[in-house]
Amino acid sequence: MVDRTASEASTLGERVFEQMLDMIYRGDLAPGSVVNEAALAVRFQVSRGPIREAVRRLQGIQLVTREPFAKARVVKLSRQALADLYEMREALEGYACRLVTERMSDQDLAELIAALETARQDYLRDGQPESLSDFDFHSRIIRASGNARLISTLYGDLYHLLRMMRRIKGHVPQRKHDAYSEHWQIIRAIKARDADLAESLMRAHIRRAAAHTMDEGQLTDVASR
Amino acid sequence: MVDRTASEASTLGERVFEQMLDMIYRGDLAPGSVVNEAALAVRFQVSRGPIREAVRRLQGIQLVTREPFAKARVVKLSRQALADLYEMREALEGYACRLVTERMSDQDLAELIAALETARQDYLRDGQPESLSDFDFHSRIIRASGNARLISTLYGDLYHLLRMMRRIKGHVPQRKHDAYSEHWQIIRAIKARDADLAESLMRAHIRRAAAHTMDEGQLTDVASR
DNA sequence: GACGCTCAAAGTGTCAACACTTTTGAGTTT
DNA sequence: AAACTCAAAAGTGTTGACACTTTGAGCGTC
Repeated sequence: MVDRTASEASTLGERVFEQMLDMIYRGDLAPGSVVNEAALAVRFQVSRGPIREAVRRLQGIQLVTREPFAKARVVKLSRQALADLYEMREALEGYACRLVTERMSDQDLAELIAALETARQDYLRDGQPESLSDFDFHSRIIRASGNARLISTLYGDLYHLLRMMRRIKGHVPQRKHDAYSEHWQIIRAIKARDADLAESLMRAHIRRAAAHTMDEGQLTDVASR
Repeated sequence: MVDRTASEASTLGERVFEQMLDMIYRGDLAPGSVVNEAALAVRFQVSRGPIREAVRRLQGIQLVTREPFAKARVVKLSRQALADLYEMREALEGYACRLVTERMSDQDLAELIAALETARQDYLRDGQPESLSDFDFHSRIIRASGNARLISTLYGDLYHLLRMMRRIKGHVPQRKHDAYSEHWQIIRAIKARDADLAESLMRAHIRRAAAHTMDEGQLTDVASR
């Protein structure tokens, strides 16, 4: 059921896209599963046109694969493909870190440090790992890079895929405490304006996250879900 | 006029896409120009559906921008956007170079060196800068990286944009001789299995290409074409 | 001349029907 | 039981018409 109330001017195609994206994230459209235009049109009570629009857009962000005349499918990432994704993160987030080291003003850097310190205080008070938000740190670094293309590549494709995989993996024990200290090391390198070190530390950080995730061995069990 | 003869099974939408891509590369659909569905449908003698399919696909590779209910437009890159593109190349091609340094077999590396040497001999014999194909070298490095995501990011988006800009720029005096010697330095670093150096040299190579291109000052004249 | 309003024309989004391709499953043969 | 055939069903691609939104020409007012 597509919400047709126009809280803001939008098309059915875009609404269908949002809802299909949710379905993918939630696993209702699982990796490898068929994307059936006609069935979705019935489900959402729209014609096939907006479904096609949404599917094309999902294809554009790599969440769906499609061949002429064949049923579209939600992408199913192999272990190798996931490894490739993490390498892309190393390349891009590492480089973003370099750009930040070279470009971030002292004032903005002070604000980032203050925000990280606040998160640490929250953690000490609450003992909640969520206070050490992994994604917020990365988000801040990437957005601070100032490279719009880099930002849109990460947020436009790669993070959608990782988010989908996250759901598939289910709960992975977090490494928040380790991640937090790695963040601090990265920040110190940035503060010292050592771009090589900052980049290298960010890459290592992501490499460890990749190893942590892929060593959980759950990817080989994806097919059983 | 869309060629409807089925040399291979394909859809009208895909054929329209190919032809629109050509039009963009040739400047017939110039950056900033309106993409009018109805007019293109008449021109290609198909219904608006395949046009929409093609436009969605062009949007997926960032060559077209679109808002609901508004005319799509061929993207028009600002100077900053082009700079961002080159930075992306630095990040990704630099990283590809690192991967190659770490992974390429001695045999494959020897073949690459031989191919480069052949190009040099051709150049000495012909005096034709085309013998020192800039793109072939990069292509070989990127494909040899073994990271499918990286390859598709470069070939799926970034190079389309650069190709479009190349046409817009018109003829830029080539720096083939300099580029060639830089290629050799990169190869030597790869051969020495010095990933840091290889990456750094590739980045510098691309940075110089960027500076060379953007210093031609032609980008500020784009609007006059 | 500049600005604002009106409204028809132009253009995009959606729909349902038809055209075309692929998949499915029943029936037959080995 | 396995393999093959083939028609029907299912699903995708395309079309033209209608619904909806945006644009711009024409007109009136200041």
